[in-house]
Amino acid sequence: MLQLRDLPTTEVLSKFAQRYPQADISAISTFLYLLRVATDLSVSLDECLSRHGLLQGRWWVLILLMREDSSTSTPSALSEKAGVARATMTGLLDGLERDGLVTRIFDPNDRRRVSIQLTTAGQAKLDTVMPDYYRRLSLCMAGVSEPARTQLRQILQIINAGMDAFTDQ
Amino acid sequence: MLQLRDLPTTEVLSKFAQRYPQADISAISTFLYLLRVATDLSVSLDECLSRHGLLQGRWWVLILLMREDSSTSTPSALSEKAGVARATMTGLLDGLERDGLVTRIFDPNDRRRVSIQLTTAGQAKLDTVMPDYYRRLSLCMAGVSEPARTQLRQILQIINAGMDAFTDQ
DNA sequence: TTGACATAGTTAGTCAACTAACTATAATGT
DNA sequence: ACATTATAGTTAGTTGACTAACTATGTCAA
Repeated sequence: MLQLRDLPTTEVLSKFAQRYPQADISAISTFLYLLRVATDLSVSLDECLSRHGLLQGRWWVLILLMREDSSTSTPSALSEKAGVARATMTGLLDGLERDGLVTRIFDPNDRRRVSIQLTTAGQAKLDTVMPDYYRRLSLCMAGVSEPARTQLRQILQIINAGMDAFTDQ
Repeated sequence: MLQLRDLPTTEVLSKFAQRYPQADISAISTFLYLLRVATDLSVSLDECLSRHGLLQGRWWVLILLMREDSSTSTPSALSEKAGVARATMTGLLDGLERDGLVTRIFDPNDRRRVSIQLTTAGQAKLDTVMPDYYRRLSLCMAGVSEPARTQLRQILQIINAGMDAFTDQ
């Protein structure tokens, strides 16, 4: 993942703004900083998960399964919820099944379908990963007060709503 | 890129918090929402850039070159500033050189070094991409007031400072 | 009731990132 | 002065995403 180590200074942005008058300097620096902190967070999270033999994709699948009352779902439902292509999910599940964290159960009623079930080992893996993850996440966010968290979510919602500006036309 | 389409509801988080008492629900939902908005932004940005035949990696290299007074840099400096491995930079530069957007110039003084120079075509490419990018970015951020932008940056700084919680020990 | 379409999952091939190892060159310390 | 170490860039091979195409199965309407 690209990591934007060298964000533009205000001077650099001013220089660019001379050539490109559309530039809104505070918008740009806020936007880039948001991208940067988030990718750094994502890399740190992966680093934390990899100590448990997981990465975000595989970890997320386990969590999605645990959310279900039956600890069971299907590859296509999982791929939609995780936001990856169905083919990608096949690969993630191959890995998780190889490690014994999930099992494929073939559906006798609809022979196209496969049930994916969290195994005891999979649940046990979550029971070691999640406390570690939650503890670290609390520490990371400890400096952000409750009102600041609410405000952050509100601002992110506004940005989220404006996002189609990048894809319109 | 994993896209977290299905963020946990408060109910799901409460259920998880019963099993894992370390869970700080507001911290988790704020953190996940931050990750989600940022990855969605990154995907949208790529979509915008790909209309111009670029993706974030290649685009970022062109910008880094334009920042230099000489429109020139070296592969290793670029790889550090872009936060990618040197080997990755070789690939990005191969693509950009193939498209005529940069040229490699071999340094006669230090024969290990190569200068990477933005070509006229590369500058022209930026001159079409950047106005489009800046215009869309302004629109995307238009709903966020100046004080809110400042506050967002401040909150992100706090999160950024707490990030080693994920990697400590 | 069967032909057309839809759905589920996998396979094959591509892409852009990575690490490790390599070549070539330069700098340094004994 | 020359052996060692450091630096610059590339190559080779791996990984985990992607799309497109395929197989198998199910659904539905004429």
